[in-house]
Amino acid sequence: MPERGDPMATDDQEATGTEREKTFDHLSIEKKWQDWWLAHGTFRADDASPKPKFYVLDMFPYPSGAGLHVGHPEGYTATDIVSRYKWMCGFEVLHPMGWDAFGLPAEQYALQTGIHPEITTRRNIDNFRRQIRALGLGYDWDREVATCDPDYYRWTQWIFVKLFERGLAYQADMTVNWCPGLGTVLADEEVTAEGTSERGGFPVERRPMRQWMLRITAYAERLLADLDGLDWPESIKDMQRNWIGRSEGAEVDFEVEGLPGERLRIFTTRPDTLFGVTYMVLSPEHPLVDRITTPERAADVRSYVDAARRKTDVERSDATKEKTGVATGGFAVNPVNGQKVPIWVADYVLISYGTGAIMAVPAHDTRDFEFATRHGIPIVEVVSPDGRPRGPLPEAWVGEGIAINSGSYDGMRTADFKAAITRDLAARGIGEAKVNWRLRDWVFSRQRYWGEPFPLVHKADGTVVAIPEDELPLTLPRVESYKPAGTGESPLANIPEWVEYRDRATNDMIGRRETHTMPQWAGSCWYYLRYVDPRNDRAPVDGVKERRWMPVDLYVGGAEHAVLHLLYARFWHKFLYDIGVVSTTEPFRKLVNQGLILGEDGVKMSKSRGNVVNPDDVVARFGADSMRTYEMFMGPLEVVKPWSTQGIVGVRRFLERVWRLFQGEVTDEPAPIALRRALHKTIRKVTQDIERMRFNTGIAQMMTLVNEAYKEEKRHREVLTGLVLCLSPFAPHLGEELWERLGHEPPVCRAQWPSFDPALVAEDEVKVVFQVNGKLRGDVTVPVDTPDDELKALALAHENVVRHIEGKPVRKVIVLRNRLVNVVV
RNA sequence: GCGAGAGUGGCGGAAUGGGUAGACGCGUCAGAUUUAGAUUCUGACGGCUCUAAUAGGCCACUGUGGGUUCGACUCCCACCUCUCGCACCA
Repeated sequence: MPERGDPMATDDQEATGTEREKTFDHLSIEKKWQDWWLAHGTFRADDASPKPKFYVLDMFPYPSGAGLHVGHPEGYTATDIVSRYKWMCGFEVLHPMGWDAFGLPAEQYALQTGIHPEITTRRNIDNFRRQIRALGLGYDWDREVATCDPDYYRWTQWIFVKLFERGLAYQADMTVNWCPGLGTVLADEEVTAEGTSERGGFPVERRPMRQWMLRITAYAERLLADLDGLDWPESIKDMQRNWIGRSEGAEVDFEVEGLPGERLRIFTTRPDTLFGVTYMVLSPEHPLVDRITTPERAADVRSYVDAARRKTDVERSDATKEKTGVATGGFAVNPVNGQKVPIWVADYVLISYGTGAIMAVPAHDTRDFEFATRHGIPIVEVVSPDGRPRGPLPEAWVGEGIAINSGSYDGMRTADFKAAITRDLAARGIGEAKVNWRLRDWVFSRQRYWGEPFPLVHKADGTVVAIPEDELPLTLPRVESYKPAGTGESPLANIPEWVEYRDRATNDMIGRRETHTMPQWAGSCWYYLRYVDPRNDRAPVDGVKERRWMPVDLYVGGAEHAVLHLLYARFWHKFLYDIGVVSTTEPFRKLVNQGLILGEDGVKMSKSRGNVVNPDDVVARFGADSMRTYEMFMGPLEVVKPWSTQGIVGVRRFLERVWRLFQGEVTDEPAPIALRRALHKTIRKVTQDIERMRFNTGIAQMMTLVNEAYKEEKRHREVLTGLVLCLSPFAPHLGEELWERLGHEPPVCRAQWPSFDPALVAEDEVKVVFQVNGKLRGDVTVPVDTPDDELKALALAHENVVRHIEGKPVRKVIVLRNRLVNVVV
């Protein structure tokens, strides 16, 4: 790629003389205005400003070693356009940027090179900041935060302590993927389908290990209910609803034969199918498995349970595989009809949902049907769409209908039956209505180095206490080696002087510090609050400032965070609301997801495919303004779309045309009416399109205006002024430069947004089209609001219309004022 | 399997409280300018047809097949394809 200037011309097209510049030198213009904005603090948000606030937020990036890719500037440009527009409309805009700086890649790199993650992270942040500035993005850099900064994570730890104090953080033994070969715990994505580690190919086993958990389930109801009031894409809200997974049903107790007093409790959403139960299933981890199993079945059951334990989550949750299971030899008694049904153990039942045991109704559940068919278990039909039995079923009927084979309940509709039997079971003390959630508590610890340390101490007596608030932040110690300890603990466990927690006065040993660290999600759960008050050393955020800026008015980022980050952040926000730190129940009022930018070949950009476009190269060759405007012109923001180098050439060409329009003499004469109309339509369109975030059509309208302007001999000041104001949020460097050259005081991004004259936008003449039987047969240009009967007369007199209706009787004439006349024959 | 969304020229995409389909840009071709190339400017780019030419006319067309309507890219039904998310949650 060429290193400088003019991306179109090949050589010798030197710009000479300020009046005759045929092209603009983006490198010098960009540097000039980026320095200017920085020197003037243009994008600093004033907490005390009397103007109404507008808070625009980007999902902050993980500063990877690879630097920015072209996907980042897409969302950032969109928010930058909105920010500049809102400033121009008179808002005080908060538009900050920061770094999601803890995380695995830096630690992995440290493992390979021995360079401390802090050093590489700082280096990467500097590079990201440079790249973001080079795009002319207007951020308030005074509010920059990094989650790995002790002044920041002090408050992440503080929030954790509050969660801990209120019983929302607890320890539990969770089954995890443990890889002895690597000496570490692995995430599900790091384990292959064969049950080996992706790196190294070592065997991975399932092992229960102590983990810190956050009780997000305590907020399930509110997290679900409050989605309704959010201006978010419906698809994202649906994904969160599915993830939370509220499910209404009943828990029912079954007696176990031979174990008097013991009850097997199950959860079902279909208590109306109780008469169709033909077997029961326990999950392999269910505590009753051993006691229910008969001696002659013990060997089979034990080997099945052992095999299930060895499987990874990925293997066990593969719904397409055949359903396995073994009979325990034990029986349960159906409480509605006293029937004995066999109890099986099968790994298609999960210990982590409901009670870890189910009643199986093969006639009306696809999974039970599949299992029963495979193991020769009877199938009893108890629901029918029309109340008549249908004989042997080819597959499970999971719909609702009318009860059959259900004793005195026969003939009831599903919904009524559910209510009735739940009530009857409750009256007998063997059941109750129950709501279950798919959402699980959040595994909040990682056995890693590069994350926030837990501010907790395990005392000798087994209790766990938080360290005093004045000892925060609890900083990460420097380590020699980043290798995991090999015991499933983090590298921190290898540093005795850090782990041993002693009384500050007496030096007596009090206990041992927690050596796990927090997951990467922790820091991103509340960063949007810290921007509001980034240097506060007494609280995570000051209450007055919080009420000044929150909630976030517009949040833009990738859809890959649809569930995890956005759900975790909502959870923490609600908790902070409960303890009085924030004043709103939801953090993000409006959410927009930008679509992925694919490579020029139409597939996802990746190093291995060699289709990655580097923003540095694009900015150097075409300029930041071209890059920004092109990314917005590619198509709707939310849509996935391929990069096109030809496309950016076209946008650069447009900006050159704008540039040349400003060369030479500018007249103060009023523009011809047609051009003035075009200008006002453009102002209207661009204003609406920024509000709707449909930037592509706004840019198209500006292109149309420029094409119109070129048809005139003269350059009219009013047109140039309006154009540069509209264009400036998209191409801010060019905007500032042209604004200054028009003789205005910079910066253009604080000028007033132009308004349009409704009288000029309204047409005084319209083209009305004539149809015969819906087919276009002619048109006429008439003054607006020409009366219907006049239009009808014109249509019926039109030569071509007459030709098409001749000989046929006119049945009906439909007249739509200012639009069309349709003659039906 | 379940849930959500999308199918429009050679390409990216416009237009949906039903009313001129293809704005704007890319690309291709031709012409003007230029020593030449690049840049810039003008025009053409579904098929057929009329005319000396201009203007004009006819037909087809928004994934497929039906339906509603004077009129459907837009609404309804069925199907096909693609993308994304979840994936044994009882």
